[in-house]
Amino acid sequence: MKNYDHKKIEKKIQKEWEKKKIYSASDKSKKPKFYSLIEFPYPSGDGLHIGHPRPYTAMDIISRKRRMEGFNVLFPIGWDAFGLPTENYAIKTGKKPAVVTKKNIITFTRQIKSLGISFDWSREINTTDPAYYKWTQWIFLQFYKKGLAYKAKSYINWCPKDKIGLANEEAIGGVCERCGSATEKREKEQWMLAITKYADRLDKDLDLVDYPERVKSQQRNWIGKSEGSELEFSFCPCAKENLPNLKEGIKVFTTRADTLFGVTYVVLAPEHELISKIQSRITNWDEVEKYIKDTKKKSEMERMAEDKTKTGVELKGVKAINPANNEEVPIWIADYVLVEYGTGAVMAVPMHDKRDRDFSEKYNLPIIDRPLVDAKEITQKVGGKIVTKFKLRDWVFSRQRYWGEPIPLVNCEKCGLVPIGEKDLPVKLPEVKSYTPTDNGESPLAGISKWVNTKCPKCGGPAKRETDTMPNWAGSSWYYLRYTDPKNSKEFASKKNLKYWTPVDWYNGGMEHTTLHLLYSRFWHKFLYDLKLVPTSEPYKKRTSHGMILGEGGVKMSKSLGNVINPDDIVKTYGADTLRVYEMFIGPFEEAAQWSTESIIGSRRFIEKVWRIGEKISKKLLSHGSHSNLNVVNESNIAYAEKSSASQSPVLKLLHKTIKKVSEDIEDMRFNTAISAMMILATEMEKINFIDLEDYKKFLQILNPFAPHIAEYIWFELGEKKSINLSSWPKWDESLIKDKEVKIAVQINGKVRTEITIQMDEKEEEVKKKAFANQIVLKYIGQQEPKKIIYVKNRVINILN
RNA sequence: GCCCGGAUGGCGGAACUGGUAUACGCGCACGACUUAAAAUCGUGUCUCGCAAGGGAUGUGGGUUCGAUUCCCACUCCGGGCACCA
Repeated sequence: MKNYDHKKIEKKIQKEWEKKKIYSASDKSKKPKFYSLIEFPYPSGDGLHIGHPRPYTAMDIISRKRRMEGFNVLFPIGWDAFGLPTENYAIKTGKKPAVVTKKNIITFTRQIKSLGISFDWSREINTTDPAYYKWTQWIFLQFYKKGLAYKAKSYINWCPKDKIGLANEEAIGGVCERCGSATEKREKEQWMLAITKYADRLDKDLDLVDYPERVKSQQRNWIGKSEGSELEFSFCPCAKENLPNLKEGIKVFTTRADTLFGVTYVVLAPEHELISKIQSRITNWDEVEKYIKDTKKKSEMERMAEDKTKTGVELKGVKAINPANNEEVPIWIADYVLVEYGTGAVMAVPMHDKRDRDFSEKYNLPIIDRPLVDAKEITQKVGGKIVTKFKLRDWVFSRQRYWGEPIPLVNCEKCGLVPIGEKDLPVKLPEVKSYTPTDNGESPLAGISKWVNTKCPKCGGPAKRETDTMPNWAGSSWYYLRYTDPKNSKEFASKKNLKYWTPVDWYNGGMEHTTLHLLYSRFWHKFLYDLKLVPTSEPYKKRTSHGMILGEGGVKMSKSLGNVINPDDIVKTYGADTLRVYEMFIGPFEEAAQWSTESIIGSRRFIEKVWRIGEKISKKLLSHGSHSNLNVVNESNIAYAEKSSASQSPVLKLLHKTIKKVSEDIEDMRFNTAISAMMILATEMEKINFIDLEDYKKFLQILNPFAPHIAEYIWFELGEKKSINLSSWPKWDESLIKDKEVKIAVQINGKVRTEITIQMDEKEEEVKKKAFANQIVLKYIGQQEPKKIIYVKNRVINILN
């Protein structure tokens, strides 16, 4: 073995893996299966971010360990390639998004491969590949057929300057991502997915899965389940005059029906549909109409900014009747009541609700303190009902964009909306000249009349295609299913493969996807489950989350700050193994970590230390054999090395402790402490003169998931013929780990004064005797009889006097 | 405002179900090897004190023989949601 040259070694080992295809998952195997998953990347033009290797390496460590533990492991990779940055790049440069994507994928592939992640590349998928998005479209049509995909007028973010509809994620904080001007809400017809139909199950079934508490609570918050009462406040006779058709009253939703006697007024959202029905009875209509108009005109930013002062207008000439006591209360409209939530109307109880109190104080409305009653009883008594409401809204599923999956339906003059037949899928994205959305906010696809004008699949008459595309969350909502059978052209995946591989056993991803991708894909999965197309009700058995990698000083890495680290440079200078070890050692996996180029050297030194020990051992093997070429160290040499270690190795105990610690720490994703333990072991191994070959090999085996190139390379150098990844994960011997003696602290009145050595599990009396024989103890206690002695087995003895 | 995290040396961070705080790594200092340098190895490195000893885990209380760990109040930092009735 020559000097450690990471470039040569890593290249060589990666070639070897590729040649032998050792990371290919088998669809039929007698081994138990293990499906580990990372969130597939968006292949951006910037190339791989230094943050990517963190979750990839983590799941790679788990996948490699599982293989060595005898599992048939599926650890796939693909590309979530539809998306805005590519489209914006196309708008700017005129380059075809498909071409740009292809180029980016080539870069990403090279970069990820250079890290030595054990992905099964034979199952690579790409959401922008028509063979893939055929099935995204197909699933969408299943939603449509079940009535869960529907068209509705919906408020979208509208940029008045760019004249374009924006997705929520493009209008964060009520500001247009492109030009920075304030956005408005505008009504537009959109495709919607009825995720709210699954709200209750998405909430409840969180009990069935192994997710971190913070993920569960964030999803629960987002779904926003709340139980309460729906009560009806009827209109007074004065409001109904000349309105014989006005039968219904004002329905309100409340979680505090017990406060019904404290109601002093009722508030409708300004957009509430009842308002127009009673328009003729409202005596101050001009004022009311102005308020409604002003509300609509207000930008999102303005509405968000004024969360302090509430505004509203009373509907004069009409009153509502409190069903509990038949008293008349005024009706107001105010924009602090949201039309989308609950019933769009609330009963105001200023005594018990801070918002109602603020409003009452501003407009001099009475605040009354009526007795509280039982919520259920009063609900029944007034003819209301107990209901459950959710904050979750249906998913706005269309985008007026080019680079997405076309929505596969047509508008027929005769038949209305007609889905494209299964055999005509996929509806492919046509080529366009310009990727800029049109002036009226339509997708660039609307400009290609050749493509838009088509025939109705039902009647053959003239029809127009839908020109909206799907959001980038569509392809990622089911990709983990495709991995089980990525080349299937008849189904999105075969039942057999789905049954064998799903659910995903362990899925790691970012916290930023908790209420988006993670929730969306759970929804899709449940829908497919209801259609009996997938065998489990939840897609992911276990979910974990990694922390971000920040720049030095704890700031986000960004081009503008100039603190972006390119993984290519690190791999080139230090090697993939060092980068992997460094990113795992940097801090607790689930927390954010600060990049420090200065500190990488520690991980590199550790890798070099491992190399030096390997060098020493191979020299020893050589000196007992006649071969000069290390690659042909033969069996007899190894046998000699083993024999000469007949007496117990001085690191045997530490080795077994380390095997245990690393085995357990990997399961808890405590990679930093696992590496720390291996560092201690390596330091000890280097110190001793003779290292047992088998001990060293075990060390290489537990190091392998972290630093697979060097582990594999030395493994072969030591005469092994099969990949270390195909070897069995070492077991630790509990009896070897147990210490015979242990040092315990001696405290006098709770303060540590000295320590004594005792036999492991020694009797309490003996320990006390030893303690009182100690000079320092005598000094403090003298001849006195201590008041109390507390002994914690094998840990501490505390003497009180 | 609400919800979820977090705060430990010069720095990143360890510490099992309450039991010797500061493992491991970076940095720094000194030493060995070397003609020299690099690399490597060794020693030291929370703080005050010559020492005995004292003080330190964001702040202030509490529980306990004993608290980084549990409880209460507060400050600051990060993330999510935000007039959700």
